[in-house]
Amino acid sequence: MKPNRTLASEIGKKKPFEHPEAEAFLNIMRSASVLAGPFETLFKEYGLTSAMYNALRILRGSGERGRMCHEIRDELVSRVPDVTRLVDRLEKSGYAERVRSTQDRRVIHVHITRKGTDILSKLDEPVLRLHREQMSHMSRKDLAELSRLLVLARTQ
Amino acid sequence: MKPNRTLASEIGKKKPFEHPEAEAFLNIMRSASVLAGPFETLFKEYGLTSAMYNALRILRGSGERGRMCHEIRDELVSRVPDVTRLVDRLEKSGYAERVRSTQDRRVIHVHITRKGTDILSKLDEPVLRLHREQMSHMSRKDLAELSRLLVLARTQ
DNA sequence: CTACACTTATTGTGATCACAATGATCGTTC
DNA sequence: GAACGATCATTGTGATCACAATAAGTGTAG
Repeated sequence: MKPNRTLASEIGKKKPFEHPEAEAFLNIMRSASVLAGPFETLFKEYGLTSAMYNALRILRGSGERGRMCHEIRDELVSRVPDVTRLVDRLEKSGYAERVRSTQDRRVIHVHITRKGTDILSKLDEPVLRLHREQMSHMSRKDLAELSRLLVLARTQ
Repeated sequence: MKPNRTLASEIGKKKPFEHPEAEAFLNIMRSASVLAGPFETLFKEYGLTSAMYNALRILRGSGERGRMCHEIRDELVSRVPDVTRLVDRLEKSGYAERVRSTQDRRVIHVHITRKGTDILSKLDEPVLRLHREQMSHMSRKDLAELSRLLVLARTQ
């Protein structure tokens, strides 16, 4: 995966794309893969996966009460079908805790621990730096337009 | 993961994004996840994963001579570190074959079989239909602009 | 021709994913 | 209040991923 000028040259495609829908789709996948890589490397240095990091971000934004498992599933940026074991890993690492609800004994409230907020704090600066590095060549206007089109693309 | 109006409301974010770079990044990840799902479901009906499908597309575009393993790795839209076992699965399913090169006995030429081109042919129409369904509400101009910005975003 | 660096692919391994099946609890209906 | 369907979470399992270690072959320098 060498970064190149166009998707066509990048992945060695001979002919130009016939279908703009397919081209946009593949560009989304390609950019996601290319841009996610450095973050995975960064998280790994801290013993985290992207999914764990994202879950912790959700938990940090949920205060004392925490979040139910299915809320975490719904709010995760990338689909994760197995939230139970994602929370298992967070708990095992000491970054989160489960608390059985007293109102409804089916639900589990997951909340972040001190250790969890600590590691997130350590990551805040390098994460923001990496975001800015990756997008440093894009204007504010381009970034806003890109976000607008991406929201449009996934919204029926 | 309910499709919603904005990323903020979708993932339950309270405050607006502070950093347009981070917002664009998360929108890319979110759209990739949302849009890839239906394709994975489609491929699964045919016993394929997305990676297998993409590899087959590469092989179909490579003619008789096929592709070396590391070429497949470089050309795959999403990063796959373990091409060997991806090819294993294709070979086991009868969609591809390995041929040891006679010039350089280190390299393996992987080429698609008749069975492989057959299953790709069967998928061509539903894949194109799904692409069009997903993007039917986007104008040609928006699609072109989206692709342009995505290429820009991942290119340093 | 031998040693060495380099390239290419494979293998071993533990972690993670994906999905179906199960268990536990709640709310509602009769 | 017993039965049923719905909702949450967990568990079981095989497939896949990710990464490091290894094997096999090539090219080159001495």
